[in-house]
Amino acid sequence: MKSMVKPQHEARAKIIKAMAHPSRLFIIEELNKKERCVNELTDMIGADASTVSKHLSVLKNAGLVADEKRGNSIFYSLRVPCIMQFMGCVEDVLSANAKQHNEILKCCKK
Amino acid sequence: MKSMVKPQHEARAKIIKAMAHPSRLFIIEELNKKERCVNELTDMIGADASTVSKHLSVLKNAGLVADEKRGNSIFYSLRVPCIMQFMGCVEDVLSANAKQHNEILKCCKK
DNA sequence: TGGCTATTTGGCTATATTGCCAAATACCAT
DNA sequence: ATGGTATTTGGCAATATAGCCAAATAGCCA
Repeated sequence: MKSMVKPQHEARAKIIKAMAHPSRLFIIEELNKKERCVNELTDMIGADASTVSKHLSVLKNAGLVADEKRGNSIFYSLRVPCIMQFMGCVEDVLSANAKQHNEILKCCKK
Repeated sequence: MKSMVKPQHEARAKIIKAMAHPSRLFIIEELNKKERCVNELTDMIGADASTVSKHLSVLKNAGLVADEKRGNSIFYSLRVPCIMQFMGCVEDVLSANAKQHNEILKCCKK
């Protein structure tokens, strides 16, 4: 059968890939609380400002954040709050993994 | 300030990264409908069997799918259906992007 | 204007990911 | 055992990603 992996999947993967980095996840969480400028995020993340700027550009490119110039700074905000609901599901996966891991340990001790 | 990007973000990013590929998204969607063996998925995706096997191993490693040997085949199933709810949010992002793109076009025509 | 801060861009290296092929492994049926 | 199907593993080349530095850009304020 020909490939059933469609452009739709490519488009979705791009969005999800933009989220798939620890610093970018942090940024998303932070922007969910309130808008922030690059400077603030750089401080919090503890990486080079250029690195953080590039992360933000990835997120912006995916359409996940919006930016607005105000005074001397550029403020970023989360464009799609529904993303945060997903984190609960990710946590479910993590705890299910931890549970399974524990059971494997328990099993070996016997 | 020291980095506020924590192990928690790393762990989450790993899960999300596992989803961040067109073929793997397709697999997730497909397994949400019903369990499938590698063979079937390979046919549908149209890539080398080894490639599909590796994608499945990425998903399994992240704890997103489970596998069960039965007869000659290995059947994979989706372990975390809540993932699918997230796709709606991703679609929202895509349509918001499309809308914005259209408005930019409209603006330039004036 | 000149200096200062905030942000982005270009360039580079290191590392990770992807996907194919060939080979190994597992398992069923004859 | 032998052959056949299903799946995984190892190896390799191509490509993509991450993060730093240095330099460019933009805007504020004195």
